[in-house]
Amino acid sequence: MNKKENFINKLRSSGLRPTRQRIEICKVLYDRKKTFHFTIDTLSKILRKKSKERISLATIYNTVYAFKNKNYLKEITLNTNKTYFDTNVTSHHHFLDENSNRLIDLKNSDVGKVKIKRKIPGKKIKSIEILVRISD
Amino acid sequence: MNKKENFINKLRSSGLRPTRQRIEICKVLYDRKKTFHFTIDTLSKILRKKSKERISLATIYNTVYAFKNKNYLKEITLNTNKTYFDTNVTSHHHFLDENSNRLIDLKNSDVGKVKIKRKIPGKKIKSIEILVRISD
DNA sequence: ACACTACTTTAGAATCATTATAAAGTAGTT
DNA sequence: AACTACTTTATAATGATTCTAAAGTAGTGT
Repeated sequence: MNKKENFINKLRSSGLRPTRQRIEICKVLYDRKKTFHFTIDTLSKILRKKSKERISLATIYNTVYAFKNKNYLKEITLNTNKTYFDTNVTSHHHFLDENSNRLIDLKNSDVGKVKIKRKIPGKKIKSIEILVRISD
Repeated sequence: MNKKENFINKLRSSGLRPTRQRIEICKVLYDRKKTFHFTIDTLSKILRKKSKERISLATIYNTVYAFKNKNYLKEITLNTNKTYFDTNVTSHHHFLDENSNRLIDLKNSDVGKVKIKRKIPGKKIKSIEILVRISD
């Protein structure tokens, strides 16, 4: 399979061994058209359904954080008790639907330029993240 | 004391009984000039130092969430494992210093107008929060 | 193919923030 | 002083995440 090869190359090229578990996780995360927002818990449930592999929770944690370190995933900031991740690692903003607690990506073209007028001496801006809360 | 009276009135006016514990917590939170960003843990430590009252963790949690519901505190969104609160309840934005993990308030005048060009049918914008990550 | 080593996976225990419980204490009212 | 609803509290329970250490596996060299 072409896709599987791609995942294997992707993993190898960043120094991660392409194990069965990691490939299964790649399939869930990257074999889709739209950005995927998830928690460890949701990912775990999807894996249990879609994959024959029985992947332990610890491995899912390990893999997700390994992918995050390799910049294949981005951690998202919300005030919930769980940590969210995003397969869209580009700098972008979000809607948060407070009714469903779902995230929706905003393209950069969806947001006008943000001007930060204040400077902190000796500090550089690393990123600017906007969270737009919406509800019915 | 004038300040203590103020706290008592503030509490009573929102239907919260002015207990010793709540008044001590008010002193820590509101008897200061600048905005205060904190976690339950930091608040707990400050109380242990500054107050003779021995206030239980449960009460600190109860009180902080009671204050949040009365809009005396605001919950802040960061990706850390702990929940942060802010005594500045007005709509405003933050710098997050990634070296020290400290928050710095941005006045609205520090940030240019943010334009959200995309609309989600049937949904209204509740708030727009910007987090500007900075580091050395 | 075989052996070797470093990297991985795993089940289960440990940790840590937060929430729930239910008994004892207290504010405000009569 | 008595009463009732609201509070506080110690403690247990929960739930996400991290740790541990033993068993498994990929990649390399022979």
